Parts: sequence; C-alpha cells; structure tokens
Amino acid sequence: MSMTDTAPARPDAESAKRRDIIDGARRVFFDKGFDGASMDEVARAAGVSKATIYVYFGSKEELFEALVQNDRARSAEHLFEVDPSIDNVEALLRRIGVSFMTMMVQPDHIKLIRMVIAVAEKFPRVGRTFFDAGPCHGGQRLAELLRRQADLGRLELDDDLAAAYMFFNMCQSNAVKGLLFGVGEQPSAAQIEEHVDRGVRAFLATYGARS
Amino acid sequence: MSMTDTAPARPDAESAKRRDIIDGARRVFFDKGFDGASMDEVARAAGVSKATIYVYFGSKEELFEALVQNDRARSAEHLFEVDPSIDNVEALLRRIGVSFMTMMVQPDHIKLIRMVIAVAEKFPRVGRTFFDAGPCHGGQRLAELLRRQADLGRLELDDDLAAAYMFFNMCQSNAVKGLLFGVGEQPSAAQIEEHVDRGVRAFLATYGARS
Amino acid sequence: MSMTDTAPARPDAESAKRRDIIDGARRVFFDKGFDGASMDEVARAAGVSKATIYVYFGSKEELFEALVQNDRARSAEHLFEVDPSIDNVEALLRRIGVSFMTMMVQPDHIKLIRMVIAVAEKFPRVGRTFFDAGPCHGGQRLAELLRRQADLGRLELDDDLAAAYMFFNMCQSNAVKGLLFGVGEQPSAAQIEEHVDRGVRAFLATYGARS
Amino acid sequence: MSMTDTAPARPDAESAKRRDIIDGARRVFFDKGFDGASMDEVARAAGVSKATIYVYFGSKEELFEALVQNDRARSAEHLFEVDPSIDNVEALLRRIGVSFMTMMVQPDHIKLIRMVIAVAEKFPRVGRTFFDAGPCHGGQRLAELLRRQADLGRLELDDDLAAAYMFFNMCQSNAVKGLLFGVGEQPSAAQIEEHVDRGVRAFLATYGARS
DNA sequence: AATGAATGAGTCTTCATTCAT
DNA sequence: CATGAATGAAGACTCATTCAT
Repeated sequence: MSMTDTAPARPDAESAKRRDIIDGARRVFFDKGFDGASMDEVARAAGVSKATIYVYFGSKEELFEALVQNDRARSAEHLFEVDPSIDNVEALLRRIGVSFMTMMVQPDHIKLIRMVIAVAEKFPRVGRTFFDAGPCHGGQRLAELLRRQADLGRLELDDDLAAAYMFFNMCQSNAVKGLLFGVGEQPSAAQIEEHVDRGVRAFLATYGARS
Repeated sequence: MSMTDTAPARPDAESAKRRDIIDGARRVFFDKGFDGASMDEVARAAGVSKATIYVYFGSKEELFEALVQNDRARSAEHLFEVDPSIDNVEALLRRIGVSFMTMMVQPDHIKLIRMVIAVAEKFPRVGRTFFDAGPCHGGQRLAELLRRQADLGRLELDDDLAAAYMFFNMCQSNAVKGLLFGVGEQPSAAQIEEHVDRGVRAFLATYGARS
Repeated sequence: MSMTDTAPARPDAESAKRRDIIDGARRVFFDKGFDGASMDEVARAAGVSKATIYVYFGSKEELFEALVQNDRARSAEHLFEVDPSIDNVEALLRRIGVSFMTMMVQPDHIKLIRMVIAVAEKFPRVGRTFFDAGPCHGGQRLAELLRRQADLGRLELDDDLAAAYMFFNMCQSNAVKGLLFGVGEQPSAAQIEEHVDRGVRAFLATYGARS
Repeated sequence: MSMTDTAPARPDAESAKRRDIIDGARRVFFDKGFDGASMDEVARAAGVSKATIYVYFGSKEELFEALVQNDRARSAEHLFEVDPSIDNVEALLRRIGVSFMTMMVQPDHIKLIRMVIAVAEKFPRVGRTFFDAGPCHGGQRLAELLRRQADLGRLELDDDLAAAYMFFNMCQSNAVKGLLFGVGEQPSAAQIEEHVDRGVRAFLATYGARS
C-alpha cells in the first residue's frame, strides 16, 4: 500500500464510447468466446485503441462482467411483460413459458451462458452477476406472479420460489441442456410450444387448485 | 516388417502409459480447468515428457476428449443399479432421484460439466461425447424403467423419454444451476432429499395412475 | 497582444501550480522510484491533469530534473551552519561529520541518490545537476573550512579539496554503500557517531598539525 | 496452492545455452540498462527465442541476478592475487589500491553498479547478491591481509574490517562517485596512482605501527 | 517409443505523450 | 491556461506444439 495511491478515476459510466466498447466486445466475445477473444480484436471491433478500453474497464474480466450486466436486463426484461387482460392461470403460464424458452434457446443466449459458465470458476463475480440477474431474478418475478394467483385461489403453493423454479425446469425438457453441449438444433416455435405445453400441464397437475 | 508400419499410428490404445497420461490430465484439468491447465503441468503430473503426450494424443482437446470418454461411464453407471426388491413407484423414484442429484452436485462433476460446456463450442465432439453418455443415456435408462412401471399400470405416460427428462428436471430445483455459476454451496443430503421429494410429488401428481 | 505571445514558452517558472506539480512529483517519485512512477500518479498526486504537467515540463525526465534542482540546496544547506563558537578542529569535524552522515543515511536521501544514479545514464544532466549541488559543492565548502583551520596552523594540508573528500570518505565506513544496495538498516545515532569518530581520528592522524 | 503444482524443472545450470543467454544479456543490459533492455533484445542478442530464456530463467530479474552473480567473481578475483614476494605494507597497499581503483572505474563496472543500485529497491536480492560478492567480500579479504600485517607488528588495528573499509574509502577520492553520476572522465592510470598514494599515506598515518 | 530442448505467435496490460475543446 | 480523452508502441511473459536425438 503506497501513500500516493489514488483511484484511477474511470470516466463517465454512461459515455457513448463506453457503449461502443461494450458493443464491440459483444461481437467479439460472442464470436470467439471469452478466452478466444483478444483485447486487440475487441479494440478493433469497437473502433478504439486498446489503451482506451483500459481507461473504461480495468481488465478483460471487468469488461466481460459489464457486458453481462448490460445484457442481463434486456433478456429478462420483457419476460414478464404479461398482458394484464390474461385472466387465466393456464394462459398466463403458457405465455411466460413460451417467452422463457424462446429466449433460452437463442444462440446468443446459449453462447452467453457458455461463456459465463466457462469463466465462472476463475472469476466468480461474473458468475454471480449473471446468476443474480438471470435465473435468480426470474425466479423471484415468477414467484410473485404465482403467489398472486394462489391468493386468488387458483393455485395451491407451499413454497412460491420453489414452485417458480419448478415451472421453469418443467418447460425445459432436454432442449437447453442439449444446446449447451452443442447437441441438437435450436427448437422450432412448435417444438417449444410442445415443451411448454407439457410443462404447463405438469405444473397445473402439481400445483393447480384441487376443486 | 509389416506393411502398415510406416503409418505414424498411435501406439497401443490400451497402453499403461496412455492411462498414466489420462490420469495426470484428470488431476490437472479438474484442478485448473481446461484453459487454465497447461500441457506442461499435465506432463509433469503424468510423469512423462510433453512430447510423449503428443505421441498418444494429437492435441490438448483430443486428450480432453479421451478423458471425457474414459470417465463418462463411471458416473452414470450405478445410477440405475436399483434394488430389485423395490416394488413401489414412489420409492423407486426417490431412490433414483437422490442418486442422480447426489452425483450431479459433486464438485468434480460440476467442474467436468463446466469444462465440457466451455469447450463444446470449439470442439463439438467433446460436447456430444459427454452428452450422449450422460444426460441422453441417463434419460433412456430412466425411460425404460418408467415404461415398465407404466406397463404395470402404476404410471400413465404419453412419451416415456419426455417423462424421464421431466423427472430429472423436477428434482433439480435451482441447485445445479447455482453450482454451475459458482453461486451457492453444495447442498446437504437433507436438502437434496427435499428437492427430490418435491420432484417425486410433482412427478406422481403429473404421471401417477389416476386410481 | 504582445509580440512574444506566439512562442509556446513555459509559463511562469515560479507559478504556484508549478510548485504543486513538483510537490506531487516528489511524493510519487520518492514512493515508487523514477521508473516505477507513472505520470498518471504524479498528476493525481499534484491535483492537476496530466496534460497540464506537460505545459510546465517537457518530459518526465525534465520534471525529475526540476525536482532534483529544487531539492538540492535544502539538503546541503545546514550542513555547514557551524556554531562559530566552536574553536576546535576535532569538535568542528565531528559536528560536520555527524551532520553529513545523518543526512546521507536518510531513507529519502538514499532514494534520491538511487533515482539519480538510475537516470544518470540516459539523462546526464540530471546526474550533473545533482552532483554539482551535492558532493561537489559540499566538498568545496568543507575545503574552505579546512583551509581556514590550516591557516590557523591546526592542520597541514597539501590539497584542500582532496582533504575534504578524504574526510567525507573516511566517515562513511560501509554504511552508505550498504543502504544504496538495500543491505543493512539505517544506522542509529550511536553508530553514526562511531563511524564519524573513526573518521575524525583518521583525518587528524593524517592531516593534524604535527605539533 | 494447487495440488498439481510441481517445480518447472530448470535444465542444466551449466549448459552452454545458459551461458549464451547470459552473454547476450550482458551485452544488452550493459548497453541499455536494466529497465531499458527488453527481453526481446536479449533474446536476439543471445541468438535464442524469448521463450527459451524463460526456460532457463524465471524472470527478467532472475536473469539479471544470474548475470550479476556470474560477473561478480571475475571482478574481485584477481584483486587479491598479491605477489607473495611483496614484503612491505606500503607496497602491498599500493598494489591492492591500484587494482581496486582500476577495477572500480571501468565503465562496465560503473554501469553494473548503476544497474544494481537502480534495481535494488524493487529487487532487494539483486542488491544483496552484488553487495555480498563485492564490497562485503572484498572488505573481508582485505581485513584478513591487514590482520596478518598487524600480527607482524606492522600495523595497529582495533577493528580489522573497519580498517579495510577505511582503506578502500581513502583511495576513492571523488572519482567513483563522479562516474556514478555521469560526471567526469575515467581517470588515467596516473590519476589513479595519485588517489591511491594519498589513500596509502592516510592509511599508514592512521594505522601504521608507531615504531 | 520417448524425450529434452526450443520456439513463434500471441496474451494482457502499461505508459508517456498529444490533441481538441 | 487547463483538461478529458485517446493512443501507438512496447513490455514481460505463456503456451501448444515440434524436432533431432
């Protein structure tokens, strides 16, 4: 610890250049993966010099983490923009399930998950950032929705959050796992609907209000 | 002098040295991850020279693939060594569910999944090798068991395989996903039982024979 | 609009900002060494922008040189503020020797010497600046004092300056050299007195008036 | 601490290539200084690849330290190869003093000292290595010689080592210091002899046996 | 078959310096 | 006069891979 150390003062967290860099980083990281991407390429893709990147981000991981943080919201955002006119548990679940699965199987989403998992061991913060913003947050949002339905007497829940996770899991079949391992094709909308349909039926069989 | 001698063919696929190398590789890969492991370390851990590794394996990825192939069976093997005296769908599911989850949350298993996923994009064969031997094969085995129960009138299945995947998914809660992202601790036996219990109940509610 | 305004001449050599910069530079350079210090840190420590530094100083070395020049006097200044009542060669030498050695072994002084030496090859002017103001000037001052004593018949000198250097060297033992190489601790006052004592005795044995 | 860590096994400490590398390093380091020299240049000068250097030496400092260690002996070696026929304190001192000063003012020696001092703060081991092998060892060797003379009744010493350092210091005048700061020329043999002569006289005046 | 030795290409990161404002 | 922002160039170090033996 030296006495003359002061924080290096990162500029504007909202600057346009910052966004440029993240955009460039997205292109390169998604194309080559975290380890496969070089900061040189990122710089080129972002149209800035490598040194400039380090003005905005302290390291490759920090940049990647910012990217993850930045993209998390976008994905989960409209998962729960449910049409308020839907007054029907089944329709509601179906709607959410399809949104969820459609998002999950996007090639870019799969790649993001892959990268985060690959990096998670060495940089736990990245893993946590993604997990908190993704699965965790999504589970909580769904749990709230389910609770509301339960309060209306349409569902019988013991543990809201567990039920939420259960629903997401019920919809997945083997599709997501397969994509993560690079096996199988991105399922069609019809296939997704099939998976979700099965999930909804299982969920209602389990948690649907009896009588 | 045989005519095929000129080909620089790999030596004995079963040689002891080959196994030594894989053993060393396992130690290092599991410790440092695929990208974090250097061939130098592998060579040291295996007690052979780096050049020797390249006699047996064409590349780092090829070595890793061999490791995955070698270890695949071991994991899933005793998942289905069910006590034939169990004559009860619920007990059977509980037994399999606990075995499954216990295996899944082993730190080494998590690491393996992580590594495979990380490598899957650049080396699809590794992903497929793992997937076929793991989830895929496991699903089929469970599907067979479930079918037998259905034939005994204890379950009502439309799609055996889908039901099998459904069961595995139902047991996972958020535990495995969390570990993959480096969030949360390895669940205790009690917690696993809780997850599995919830899964079994959901499964029976969905697929249980209605009277 | 004066006619000389077009020249990009350095601003006020005495400006307060200039002093601020030198003060910041001192803190950083002494803390991290010349090569270890970055202009960023200097700027931060001085509370100005990096670009401003370049308004006042053409380069890192030039800034360092200004620092050396600025600090030179301060060190040697009170080396020769001898109490005029001291009417005794031995006491006089002892007094000066202790002052000299005490100054020499100050950690900051050692650091300064180190930095200057490190820079001297690539930037000879810095070396000369330091040398002239330090050893050289100190030698001349002492030489004058010695001459006065010689004129009083208390010393027998052939070469005043050589005698002056001789005295300083006689006092050093291995202490300063050790510190320069990072070996050994800063000597205590008692140890310094011992070194000086030995030096004074040697000097008087050599140059003392033989009755 | 990972479980698979093993020492990287540096090859032959005596290999010819190792010497090649040190030779290349010497050329570059002496030419550009420690910080000014790049490993690329060293590699080129040594006629090996950069990676090869790192097979033999763990880091730039380690290489530099090896260089210092390697060169230390050579310098001090023949300082004390005194003609056994010299049976005369004064002649002995004169002989050693001239050898000492001649070595000290060699441009390469000055450069080495400069580099070591410059580096000493960040890499104390280098400083210690040099100091132990140089000044320290030299002082001890001279102390032994002086003791022998004292035992013959030719000198009166209280502290052998202190006397040895004293002698070296007495010979230096301002010559070495000047060179270190890049001021003044390498002194001629005649000038050296003058410095040494003054030193010898001072030493004998101080420590000579008073009949 | 096995290896000791060597390497070319590439990694992330840092820094002194300069404009446009 | 002052600065925020940007950069070109360079640096230490690592690694998967390959020969000659």
